[in-house]
Amino acid sequence: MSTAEETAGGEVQPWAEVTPDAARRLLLAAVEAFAERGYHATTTRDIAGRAGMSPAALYIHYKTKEELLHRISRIGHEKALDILRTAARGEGSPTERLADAVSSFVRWHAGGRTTARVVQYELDSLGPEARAEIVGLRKQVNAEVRGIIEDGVRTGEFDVPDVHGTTLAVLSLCIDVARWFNVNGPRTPEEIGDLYADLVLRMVGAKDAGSRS
Amino acid sequence: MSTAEETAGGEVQPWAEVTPDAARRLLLAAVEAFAERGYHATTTRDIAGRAGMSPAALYIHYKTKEELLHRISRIGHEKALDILRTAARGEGSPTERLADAVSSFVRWHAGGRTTARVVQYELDSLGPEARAEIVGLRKQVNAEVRGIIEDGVRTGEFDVPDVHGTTLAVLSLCIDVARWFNVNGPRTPEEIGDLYADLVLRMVGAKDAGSRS
DNA sequence: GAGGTCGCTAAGCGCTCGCTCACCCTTGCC
DNA sequence: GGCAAGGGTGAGCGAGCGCTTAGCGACCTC
Repeated sequence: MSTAEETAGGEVQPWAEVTPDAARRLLLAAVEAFAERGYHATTTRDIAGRAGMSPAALYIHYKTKEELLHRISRIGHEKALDILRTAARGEGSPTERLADAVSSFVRWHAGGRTTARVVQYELDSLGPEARAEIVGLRKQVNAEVRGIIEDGVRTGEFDVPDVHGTTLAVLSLCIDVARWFNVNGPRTPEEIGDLYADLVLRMVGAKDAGSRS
Repeated sequence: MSTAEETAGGEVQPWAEVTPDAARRLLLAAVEAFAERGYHATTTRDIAGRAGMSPAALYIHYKTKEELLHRISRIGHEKALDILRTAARGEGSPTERLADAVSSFVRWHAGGRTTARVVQYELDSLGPEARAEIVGLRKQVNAEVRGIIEDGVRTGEFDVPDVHGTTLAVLSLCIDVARWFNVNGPRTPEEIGDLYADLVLRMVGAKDAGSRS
């Protein structure tokens, strides 16, 4: 279940759960295409071509093009939520848990940029019922981060006048990494994760911000 | 030139420079449609319909659908750059200028969310030469923010180990407001602007962060 | 080796897309 | 009034879209 494979590049591949091999190849091709061009600019012929199949093969494994996006979005959000939960429910202080959560969340958005892009920016391309499901997952993501911040405020480690707004800002900062991160750029996902963990600790007024490098 | 009109809602309307009246109406309709559905999911029939014209009228004023996006993107980026420049070249301390820059930049992204969404998220829908032009404008935006941060580091007001990375994070934080801001939500653009200015001052280690409410 | 099933393909249907073209109505100038 | 110019329309072209269907070959079962 939680045994996700990792490549040398560090990109997590949680697609092992997509079971017929052809269905997984199609889904991977769709992730690439959606991330490059966007959902609406991607054709079913393009997806099938990338997977080395004819256009009709897509409809054996998926009912519509939108079902592909829905599957990608749900699996991606579940993975993101899993990452945050692991960090949020760890054993350290709120400061340590927030730094963990931010750095791992950012690593996922940077390292798995293609997946994260689709997951975070194609929500509006889903139909109403599929979008409602994904919005529910996002609320859980939000609640995990807010929980850590509230813990830190309770213990006195953090100084946060606006918990709700700060939660929003922290998540927004992490998510937007998927928009600008460049694999061929000067920074690794790990470096961005460390930098962002430090910046977020500063945002919440953590007392040892900056001393964790 | 710089006499942009403002509505009661606070949304800046810098489209006065688009001269034939019909051309401006079409451009405004396109901004709305692109922001709602995305560039690729918007049809020329939809744009013309919103402007109260027949589909063919669009091609009297614009050569292609892409030219519409290009015009919107250029005007929007120039406005954003103008806002940042005004704040960056003000008279106060780096702390005051950074707070000004962030709060006004965020107000623009929140208040003019429809425009900002198109400007910030449809870059990849442009062709190569148009995209190159816009990327140049973005570099200037980046340079303005980096300039303020470098000033603060020089005067000792800021404590920033990684100026380049922090600049990226600050801009990213502001830009992503256009993705999640909801006009019917609980916060006004002004409130978000103030909150974000405080958060950014904390990120750069400004000495009076939080004392500016 | 006959028959059923499954994964896949070639061909193409119905539709909508971006865009064009022949033509019209209003306006201003002589 | 004649008439050129320019903003606008209705109809429609060629192309490409998402998706369907008839059929084919490889494989399992008996």
